[in-house]
Amino acid sequence: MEVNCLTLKDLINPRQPRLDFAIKDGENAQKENIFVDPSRMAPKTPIKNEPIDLSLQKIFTPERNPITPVKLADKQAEPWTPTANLKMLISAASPDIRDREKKKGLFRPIENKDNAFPDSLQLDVGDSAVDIFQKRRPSRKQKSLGLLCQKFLARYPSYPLSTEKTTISLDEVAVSLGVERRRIYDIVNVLESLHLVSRVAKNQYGWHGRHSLPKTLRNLQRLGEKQKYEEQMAHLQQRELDLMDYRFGERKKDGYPDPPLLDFSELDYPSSSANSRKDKSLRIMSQKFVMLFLVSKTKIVTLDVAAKILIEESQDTPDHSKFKTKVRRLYDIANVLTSLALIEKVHVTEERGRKPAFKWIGPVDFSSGGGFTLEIGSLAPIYQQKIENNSQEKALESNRVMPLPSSLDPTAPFPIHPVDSEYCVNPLAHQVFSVPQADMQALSAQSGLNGQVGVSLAAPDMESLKPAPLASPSLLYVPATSLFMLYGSLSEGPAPGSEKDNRSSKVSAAAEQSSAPSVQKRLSEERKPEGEEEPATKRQSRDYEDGPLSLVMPKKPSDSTNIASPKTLDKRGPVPLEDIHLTSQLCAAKEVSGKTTANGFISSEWVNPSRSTEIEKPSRDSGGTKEPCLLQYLYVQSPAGLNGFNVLLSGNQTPHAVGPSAGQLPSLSVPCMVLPSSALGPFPILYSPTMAGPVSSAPGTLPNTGPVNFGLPGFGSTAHLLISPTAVVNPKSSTHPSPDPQLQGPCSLNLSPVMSRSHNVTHPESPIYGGPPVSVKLQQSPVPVTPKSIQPTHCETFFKTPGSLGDPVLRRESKQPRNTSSAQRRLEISSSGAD
DNA sequence: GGTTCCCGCCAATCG
DNA sequence: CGATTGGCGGGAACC
Repeated sequence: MEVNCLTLKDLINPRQPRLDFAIKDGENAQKENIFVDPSRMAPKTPIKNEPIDLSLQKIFTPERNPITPVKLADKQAEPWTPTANLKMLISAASPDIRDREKKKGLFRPIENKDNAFPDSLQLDVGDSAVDIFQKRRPSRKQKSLGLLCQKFLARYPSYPLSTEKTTISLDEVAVSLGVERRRIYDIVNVLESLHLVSRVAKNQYGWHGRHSLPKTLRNLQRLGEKQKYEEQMAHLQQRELDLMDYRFGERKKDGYPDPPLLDFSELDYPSSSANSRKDKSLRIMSQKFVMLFLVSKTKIVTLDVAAKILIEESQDTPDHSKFKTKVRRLYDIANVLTSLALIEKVHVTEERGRKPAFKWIGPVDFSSGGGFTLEIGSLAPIYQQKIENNSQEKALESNRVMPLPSSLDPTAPFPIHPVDSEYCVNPLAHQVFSVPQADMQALSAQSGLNGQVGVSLAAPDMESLKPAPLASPSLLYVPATSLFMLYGSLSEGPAPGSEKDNRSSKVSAAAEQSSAPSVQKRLSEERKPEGEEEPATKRQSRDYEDGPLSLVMPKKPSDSTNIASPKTLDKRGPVPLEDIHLTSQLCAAKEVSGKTTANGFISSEWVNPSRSTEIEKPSRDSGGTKEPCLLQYLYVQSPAGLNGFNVLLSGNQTPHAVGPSAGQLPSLSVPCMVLPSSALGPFPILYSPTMAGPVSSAPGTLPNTGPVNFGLPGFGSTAHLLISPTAVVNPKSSTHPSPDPQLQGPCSLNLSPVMSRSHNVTHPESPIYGGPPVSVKLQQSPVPVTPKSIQPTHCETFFKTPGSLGDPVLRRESKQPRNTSSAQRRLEISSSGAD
């Protein structure tokens, strides 16, 4: 029967079902839910009964997680039959039944890292209620807020068309998701803080999606800067204050400036002053929490630090209970943010031991206005398979074990922390989430334009683009298949002499961020800054963009991960560590590139050794030579939807040479070319930044500097692309174009910076939930430290997620212990060549 | 034994 | 004044 069929099928192909949902899911959802009788809901917590609605959910929900057969589980659990509704009602009526239902797996973990297999499988097995009961009692995890949030998010499109106005009925959702309304408030409050939803009326929220997320984040970042959260965090971390010990007054003693009070007006505060209740609201806390990430150089915020800051601001008395409560709330918020793929759980190891923390994995460059990255990169939130994560994690673990290169240590000011590279994040798998067809179509339509894609590259900042003398030339050879994004990071922004003080610049900060460690270049969901208004088509395209992208940044031999980077607090030396790392990584990337053909990779041609080294060795640090910068390229494969489209951007190269402005520009400011894949065809394209290149004009976008070329109509898809900033070719670097034709298929790309040992990988949209926490070791000290030691290992690995399309041919990495999820595969690349 | 965080009481607010 | 929101923290699952 249907049920059975679904089960099997689903297991096998979990994803299929989803195509359409995106488009209308919102509506459907509502409709679907309609049957639920609101009246039934008792005022208080009536809802508890939950109908089992997953079934409903499945309808609309597309699963984002390709890999895990999640949905299936639901289905299995609930065979949907025509009588489903009835069933629900019944269950609602009878708690017992309800429970039983739950146990069955109503709540299956969408992505637990734990198992590859969902409970569902098991479900079938045990028939008796008892068995079921025992076997699958709904574990606590299955009822987690994060999971619930994923379900919630799955109901609505990340980037709804402007035309569709989706309203969310709390009651319906609660019923649909089988939870009490109270829980929905938790989710909605956080989403509201990011403006993904807004309350329209009693019991009604409007769904906005992620369209304005970049803008929101930018604002929060700005506020965070005003608040000097960064300083506060640094301070707190440094001192490792124990909560108990912590006295508010102390920080001043330390010279820590008072944080200016927030300008509440910018936040959602209803009224500026202390609204007792409002001030403590989850919404405000959520915004502040996000701000902390946005201003953090490391992009990692420990819960205790966040809690302390929040307590201080709220002016609560710093007692321990408050702290505990705050932390509890932060977990709630974090779970939602995790589901949104904005943060992920990690652990930081400090002297005191391991501390829970979260790392920002959301977009970081929105500040620059870099539109294009944003757009291109917008990724949908993805849910990941935990499995992979686990494996990765394990891998990490193993890595840890390994001795770190001594070299690293030097960097760290504090020997205390052995630096390891730990920061690995889940490798993500990113999921591909299905793109609504509509979106796809739209996308294709765009591409069809011949290239004129509306990618907006330009950021306002573009001026900076000035074609600086790019430093070293590099040449890249890229296979044609997918989308490429190349951008140069700024090699560092700091122009000579520029010092970044904390404040010195937001800009710099921004720049740094962008370049930041994580590589973050996740092209994430950002969209253009301003133009939210775009026609639907564009939006769709964006959604499209959500597709996974992958970025790989190999680390350079030595440094690595930096993620944890040291908080070098702002002031530090001229060279931002992160940038450096990045570059170095990039370098490595190229090596990789050859192998990686499949997904994307970044490569920078040359790296300055010196710089990289610097990182590792502080001593050198300033020495930075001016070596030119490295170019950094990001190669992104096009997500499935993008199929035909390739984007090539070249990083900017300007390193120091460039004026300050350059620094400001984050990666975006680079000349770029966007080509439809078709364009790439058989012909190799050679692009050199310096040269005007085949520029065609990108409409509107870039200033002259960045040539953007959309579409070259004629080319066959197969061609390879050769890019060189300056025109030099580097044999080594040149990645072999191993263009696997097959590769094309893969839709999902992840950006994953990989650190060598540590395997740092970040995925943009991460998996949301479930990924195992990564551990990072942070140094508290402000000193720039380089945490990770990355070995100069030559192998780089990155994960790929098989997109919905096929998965490319990748090599699996042998190293990893188990990584394996079929879903993801990791490639290992040996960097040997590069070196 | 620490971490994570579900659950739901109950108060502040809203309509 | 009942319903809606949502702060709060006990305590249990989880690791």
